[in-house]
Amino acid sequence: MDNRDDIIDKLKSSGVTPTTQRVEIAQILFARPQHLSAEQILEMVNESSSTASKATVYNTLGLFAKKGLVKEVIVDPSKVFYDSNVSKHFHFFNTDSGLLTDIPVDAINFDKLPELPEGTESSSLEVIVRIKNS
Amino acid sequence: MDNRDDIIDKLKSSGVTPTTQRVEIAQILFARPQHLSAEQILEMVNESSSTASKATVYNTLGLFAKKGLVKEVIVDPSKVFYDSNVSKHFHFFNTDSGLLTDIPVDAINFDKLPELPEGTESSSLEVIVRIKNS
DNA sequence: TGATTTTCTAGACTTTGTCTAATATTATAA
DNA sequence: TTATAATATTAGACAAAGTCTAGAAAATCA
Repeated sequence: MDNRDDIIDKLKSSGVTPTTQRVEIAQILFARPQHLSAEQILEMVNESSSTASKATVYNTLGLFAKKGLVKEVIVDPSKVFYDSNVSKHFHFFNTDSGLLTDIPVDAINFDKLPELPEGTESSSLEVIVRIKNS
Repeated sequence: MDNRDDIIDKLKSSGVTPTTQRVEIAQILFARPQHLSAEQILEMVNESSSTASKATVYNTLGLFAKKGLVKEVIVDPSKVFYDSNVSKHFHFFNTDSGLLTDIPVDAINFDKLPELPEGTESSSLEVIVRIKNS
């Protein structure tokens, strides 16, 4: 998934018009499974050939999240991470290093889950194992 | 846990000097199990008899968290919640209403958990079920 | 093409949270 | 007690993430 045309197709098939800025941001994100903050992406875009404004980066990440192209990961009170791996998995968050890493879906198994409150439906089930260096 | 002397004892036995501001903040938090943001607490303190500055509220909440008197809950990218229930439990987070509610510990059961990365130890295991109104 | 809609932009603004340096309070020890 | 040292509190400046606005640029389409 580092081919420009593949990325354009991916955006199109999610109903996202592949503008210069969006394709650039997508190329950064989808180069590999990773966790990046908006500010990191802004910086990376502006080191590349094309550039994008802060507003565009934030808008684009919000749009990608809404379209299911990336997942927002909220573990650090100071910033949200955008995860280019949208398949089901969980996270370790190292509070010493600030590093976020994946836990594969099959490393955790639930044999009991709660009933949802009346009138609600689930949108995601997150497990965060906070770790620190020992 | 709404008796002033009980709260003073609770602070003392956690190694926290019970100053006027800390006792006031503790009284607000420990009145019942609840999830409050720093700004909410700041507001509530300043409606009470004693007052506290923003810096003191933030410092105090940080201190309480470090001493295990409250738990920080990071689910909303815009603010951290302070949970006065420190016994083990999990959370529903309604993204429509912003409401955070408890999932009792026995409503979830794991029959498999991941190994921790080399050189780390676990500091907490969080489960967040994000829900929306259906 | 011209008209309409969508996207992008700089920069002002908001909000949560942190920092600083001075003051006030508390604790300690003679 | 009183002097001293250590802790806590404060107002307000500051920082950083993220939002908003209004105009410019691109894309879409009749």
